[in-house]
Amino acid sequence: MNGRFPIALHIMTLLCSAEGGVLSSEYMAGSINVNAVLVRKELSNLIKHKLVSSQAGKNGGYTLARSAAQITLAQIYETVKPEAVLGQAKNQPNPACPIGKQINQHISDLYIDIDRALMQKLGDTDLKAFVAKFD
Amino acid sequence: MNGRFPIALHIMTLLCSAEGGVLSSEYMAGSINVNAVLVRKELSNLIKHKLVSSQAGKNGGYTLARSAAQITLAQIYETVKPEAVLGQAKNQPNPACPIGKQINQHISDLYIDIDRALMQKLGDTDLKAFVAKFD
DNA sequence: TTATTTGTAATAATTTTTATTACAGTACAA
DNA sequence: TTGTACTGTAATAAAAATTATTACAAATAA
Repeated sequence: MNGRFPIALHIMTLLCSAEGGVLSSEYMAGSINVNAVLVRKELSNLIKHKLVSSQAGKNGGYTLARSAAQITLAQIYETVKPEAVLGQAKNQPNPACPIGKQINQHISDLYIDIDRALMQKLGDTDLKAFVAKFD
Repeated sequence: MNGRFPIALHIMTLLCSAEGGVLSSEYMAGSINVNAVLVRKELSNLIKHKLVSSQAGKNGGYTLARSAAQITLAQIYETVKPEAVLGQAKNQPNPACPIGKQINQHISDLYIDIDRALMQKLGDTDLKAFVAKFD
């Protein structure tokens, strides 16, 4: 399991708490304590999903693309969401086995269901509310 | 992300569909198409959680430890559940940063919440109902 | 007593994740 | 117009996690 969601959430939290001021990827990498290129990659992805804006050049950096009240944790999770919520084996189940032949379809159906519940839960909290919990 | 949950679910599905008959780890490995030692390890874990019983020796193998109607998908997930539902970065956020200092606690709180919702959802389906979907 | 099976350890191979280096492009400001 | 401080991204290396393989002791049925 990778750390993309916590990192994306950490980034978004920093940007929210900066209250409109720009932050550099180096600064954020320092807070997260992770390589700055990884932060820039994640930022790049967040920009693609229109949650973050950037400005190149001197005094450039990153800001939220819209107000924190309009960004839910579900939207943040969406940017890093894996194919399979509860994990994916890299095996190809035996198609000659009556169970093996069908299991992937049923797991996939289950995952759609789980994902819906998860997104609903994450949709309950917006970034502003999440950050309001910090002292 | 690893494939433990799908593998555990595949195992449980096979045992359920065997209707009380014993299955060997080799047979299950053939259906899942994964190494038999990995299957035995997962079975070992399922036994520890009292969902599966085993019998060593010739004609030995594995069976469900109780009726499939009394086993929920939540109980199966419980046996393989990772520390952090939505992933864990291996970094140690900067304690000198006001956000970094607190983020892990807030992520942890969020995860407890998410986990509760997830377990509730998975608790809705028992193994019998899951397997009933197979043709 | 032989064959088959679980249980587990040790190790190797593979894959995924993260870090590092490098550099082109942008923009500000002196 | 030149230097400086950024973003954006590619290429590669290092580290960590996952899965496969080999080996073998212990159990038990026939």
